Amino acid sequence: MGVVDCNNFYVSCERVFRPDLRREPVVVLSNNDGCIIARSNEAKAMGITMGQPFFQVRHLVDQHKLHVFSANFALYGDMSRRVMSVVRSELPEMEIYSIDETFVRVDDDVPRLQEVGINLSKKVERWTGIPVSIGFAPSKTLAKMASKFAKKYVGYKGCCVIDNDEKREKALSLFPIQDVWGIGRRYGNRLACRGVKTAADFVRWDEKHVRSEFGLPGIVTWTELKGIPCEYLEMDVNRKTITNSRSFKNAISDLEELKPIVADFAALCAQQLRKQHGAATDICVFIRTNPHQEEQPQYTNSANVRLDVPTSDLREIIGAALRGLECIFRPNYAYKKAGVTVSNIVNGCVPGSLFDSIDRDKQEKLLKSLDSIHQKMGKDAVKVAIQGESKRAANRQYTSPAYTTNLNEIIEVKIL
DNA sequence: TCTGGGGTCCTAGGACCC
DNA sequence: TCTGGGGTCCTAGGACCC
Repeated sequence: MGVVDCNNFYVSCERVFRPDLRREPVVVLSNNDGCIIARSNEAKAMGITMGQPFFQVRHLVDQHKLHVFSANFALYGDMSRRVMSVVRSELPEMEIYSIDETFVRVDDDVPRLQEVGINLSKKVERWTGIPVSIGFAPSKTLAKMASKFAKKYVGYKGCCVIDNDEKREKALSLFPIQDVWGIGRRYGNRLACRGVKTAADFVRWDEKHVRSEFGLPGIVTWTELKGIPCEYLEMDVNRKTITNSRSFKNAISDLEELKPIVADFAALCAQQLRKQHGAATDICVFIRTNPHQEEQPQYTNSANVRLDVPTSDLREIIGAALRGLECIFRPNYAYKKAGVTVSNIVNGCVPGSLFDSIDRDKQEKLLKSLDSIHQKMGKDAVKVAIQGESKRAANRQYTSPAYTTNLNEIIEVKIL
């Protein structure tokens, strides 16, 4: 088992087109430039933490030449596809885990595994400009651990292999328990209270003890750390829920203003559903005020609308979301965030209903033509009327160009 | 002034059934 | 006084991940 993990991914994507920033402190911000979602090593060294509100570090921009980018997900998604395709060219058995990370299956008996990893790491960087760390080990949890060693120590040249008990035990004893994949802040604190400092300390517990304290998730992590892979960690490419939500730059109190926004979220959910050939029965809409403004009146609520027949029709999903919105909307609150989740997704063949009043064949033809229009002309080419002009400008003060996905913003090279 | 977004799974408890 | 037993399904909340 192996894992290929992009280093400081969003920052690395920005640096590909800004090589002048290679040794500079750089951060990438979330939606509305709210908080920090990626940091270069130099920014980490300055004490900037993951998820930290940007306003707390804004002074560093002038004082310490901190470079800032608004999130540019079109760029990161495209760079991710490039990285994954280079990995696939060498190790085709992949399980993509996130935008910046993929597991790879390799045979245990491949000779010179570290060389394989080092060469792959070089190839990815040469072809895409993105530095990666690679780990090989008997289980996913140990492979993740190995990749962190590869990231931390340059001597590994981008790939660390844990392939025998001696190496495994040494790695466990050097690895802080709270950094183990599967151990979050809560579990980490609870373990710390019980004197567990390293992964090695945890592995010494007996199974019953682990089970009673941390349940099945604890057993899985504990077993994987011993070098025994758990099938439990397999994942499905098809999403079981799809969410689209956003915080607003300025709060909204007017129902009529919320409607087109919620309709847009619902339409996006429908598009993503159709991409994975799925259909959902449950459409959940939520709205909430700003929980950070404690002096303001607070309200948060959600409504789940269940349809009789699973659908991927944006008209039905928008309709359901708007009905839900009408139910939970209360006047005189300043709403800061809203979203739509579709769930109870079935993929492939959709079961019908005896009392269905909709001609599903005809509907499917219409939706197929909509799909192809969206594919050719972009996702805003055709809309349901209620979506209207819901484009609310987000706060994105530090956006980089869409270097790789928009011809008008392609990088220009001057040859002197 | 300014605090992201999108996922997964497990568990306990309630509703309901025979 | 004594108040079944066993099973399934669903949901909300809590943990984790990136």
